[in-house]
Amino acid sequence: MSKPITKKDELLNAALALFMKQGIKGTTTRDIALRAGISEGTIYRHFASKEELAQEVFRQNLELFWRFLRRELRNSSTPEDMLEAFIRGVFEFARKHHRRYSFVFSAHHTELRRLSRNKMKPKQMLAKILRLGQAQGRFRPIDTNLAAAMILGMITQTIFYMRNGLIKVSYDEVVAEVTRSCLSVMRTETLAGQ
Amino acid sequence: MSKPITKKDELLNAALALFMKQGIKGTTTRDIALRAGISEGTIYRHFASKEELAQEVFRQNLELFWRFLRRELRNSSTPEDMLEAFIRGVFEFARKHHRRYSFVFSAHHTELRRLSRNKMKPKQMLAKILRLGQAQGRFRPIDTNLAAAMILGMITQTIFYMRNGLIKVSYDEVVAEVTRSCLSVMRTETLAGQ
Amino acid sequence: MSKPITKKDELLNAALALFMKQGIKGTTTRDIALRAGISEGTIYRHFASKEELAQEVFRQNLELFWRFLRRELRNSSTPEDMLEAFIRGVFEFARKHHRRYSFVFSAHHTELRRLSRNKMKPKQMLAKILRLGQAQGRFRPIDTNLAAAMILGMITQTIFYMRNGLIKVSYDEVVAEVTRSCLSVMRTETLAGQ
Amino acid sequence: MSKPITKKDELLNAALALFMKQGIKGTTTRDIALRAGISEGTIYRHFASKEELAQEVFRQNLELFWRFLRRELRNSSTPEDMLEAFIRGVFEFARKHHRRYSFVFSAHHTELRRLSRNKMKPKQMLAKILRLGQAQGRFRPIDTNLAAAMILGMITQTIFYMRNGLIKVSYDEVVAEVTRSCLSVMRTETLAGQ
DNA sequence: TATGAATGAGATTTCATTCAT
DNA sequence: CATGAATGAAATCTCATTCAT
Repeated sequence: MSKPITKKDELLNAALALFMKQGIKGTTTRDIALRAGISEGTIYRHFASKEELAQEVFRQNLELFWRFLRRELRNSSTPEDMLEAFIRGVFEFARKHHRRYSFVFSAHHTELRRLSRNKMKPKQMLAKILRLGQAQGRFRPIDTNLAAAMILGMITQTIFYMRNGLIKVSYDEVVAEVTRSCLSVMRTETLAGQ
Repeated sequence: MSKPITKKDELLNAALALFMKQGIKGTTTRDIALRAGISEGTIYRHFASKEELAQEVFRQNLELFWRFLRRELRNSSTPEDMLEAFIRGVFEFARKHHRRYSFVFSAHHTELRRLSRNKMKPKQMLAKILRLGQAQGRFRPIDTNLAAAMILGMITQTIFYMRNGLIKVSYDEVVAEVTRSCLSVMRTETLAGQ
Repeated sequence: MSKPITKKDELLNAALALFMKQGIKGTTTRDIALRAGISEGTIYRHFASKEELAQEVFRQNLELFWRFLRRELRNSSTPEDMLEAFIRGVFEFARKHHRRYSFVFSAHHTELRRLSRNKMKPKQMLAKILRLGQAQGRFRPIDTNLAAAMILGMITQTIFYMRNGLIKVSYDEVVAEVTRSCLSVMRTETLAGQ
Repeated sequence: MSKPITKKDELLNAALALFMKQGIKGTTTRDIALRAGISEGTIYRHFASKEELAQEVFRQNLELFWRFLRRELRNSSTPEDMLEAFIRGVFEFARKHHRRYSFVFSAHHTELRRLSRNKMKPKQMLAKILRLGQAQGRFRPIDTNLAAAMILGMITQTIFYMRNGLIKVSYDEVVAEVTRSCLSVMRTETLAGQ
């Protein structure tokens, strides 16, 4: 029932925090051991190398993000609802688990040698939502990968600016605004006046 | 008339290419010297440290990008034209000078100790365009930093996907589509039917 | 009747096999534990250190070799018979207990800090045989240590070449040939024709 | 004309001496650097790894030994002369360049991952001499690899015993004795009385 | 300016040994 | 007796920087 916080968990947490702040290359095993309250040698009882530790940190947090998003989408039925939930989900995850979010989305993992193929599950989830909306005639027939790119770009860049204090507007307003913008991008252009 | 490629230029080019591929920390002075066809010691004739070399690479390319964008915007007058030109400009720069673009926009420069304050000239240019449009009543009154974030996100993420072969649509269509989407985000919502 | 293979035996066997292949320094306690199917900690239940384990492996196998040789020599009476039996004995031991033979004769034990003084029992046995033969006037009066060196060299080098597939002749012929050569080295040169 | 004793030579000499005394695994890069009077890092400017350094030490000394032997054999014409010269050559090399000899013949190189194929040039030289003698009917028709094994064994083991003070006889006598023994092993058995 | 060998501080990794369970 | 996670000292290796030429 309880989580026996093992050394391995300490290790992963410490690594996540440091990789985030300093990048993978910029973080030494000594830093990690120190923060995790373990000895350097212990790292190598759990991972074959610093590289593998980083891979695991990335994999684990991507997985978490993925599960978070799925939960968020559970109660949505229409494509519009789903898109809204998706956007809200990403913002929420970034707010509640900022370190995990950042490591997954930030560029630090470009330092990893090779990422698993399925690395962008969330991106695929988004593409699926868009295709569904198109099939139902609710979204305009734009290339789904292109649309996914734009939507993801809007979300992540906005979060990045927010974190850096560059956006004065409140969190809720930002989410609402991004949602509205994404919908406007996908909306079928049926309106007479246009 | 010609560009007499000096040692220093070789050096900067080699550094740019390698920083891009491997990050700054991930690139050794040995790598750089090898690729530039000079000796390691020579690096220190031109720069006080690897860090300074990286700073210069960044500064130089940002400057280039900045000039490129300004030229692109020269003939635009209305805010819409300017926004269009801005978007086209970024795409063009990314196409013609991919390495430079990537280094400026990629996250590698997060490895740099301290970035110059004026680092985000293009972002400010974008915000200025948006404010102008708002002043003229052509863009809706959204927080300009938020809007700038969304627009930049759309552009950069799309370019990233394109470079990675994830978007099947032609270059021109992509630019057109992103432009349309950005405009739809900024458009004043006056339409009767809504 | 049976050999109840205890953990300690597993340990000694695993150690022997690995020390042979990789040397003592080249074998880690982890390797040993893995191969013995026990945990690393268990090694220290039985031996105070890896060094002591190696000492014991060496001691045990030298003892075995020594007993094997003595049994082989039991029924010999003349010095020639004894020399023949000695040679045959070494070859047989090498054939039946290759790992043990190799560890005893190979150089790996040079890695051991201090070898027991009686380490070269077999060599002394050989010298004794030679002295006996000389006392009886059957072997020529050559320095016995020198002769022992030559004879041992012939035997061990031949075994080494055989193990490495460098000798095409059958096992029996090799033994016969080495025996003949050793005898020719020790033979008194009385023959008329010379 | 002069030998500018470079750091690399210092390095190889120091490594040879230490590998000999302590084995390869038993010698640390720190030891080597200290003895060579250079810094540890410098080792890696010349060799990719300690392993490669050891390979080079081995290769170099084998080469030296090989050249030494060839010079020794230059003036021999009959197979008997050549065999004598070969034996004398090995003893001489061991006397003049003991460290080099030992490293080439001792077992330390069993610690090397993989030896070059041509590792045993001297052995092949010996086999060639034996075949020549057989072709001329001066040596008896024994398998040449077997004979080579026996002869090499006699030589190396004798040298080993000598170095360890186990043989009381003078150097010249030892060489003479080993030579005589080798010849007696190869001699055609024509004598009536046998 | 240019070179490239050398440096040394520090990073990663290894491994025999210990110890709480 | 047995375990195996943890340790920490030491080993290997890296690399930005210096310096004599």
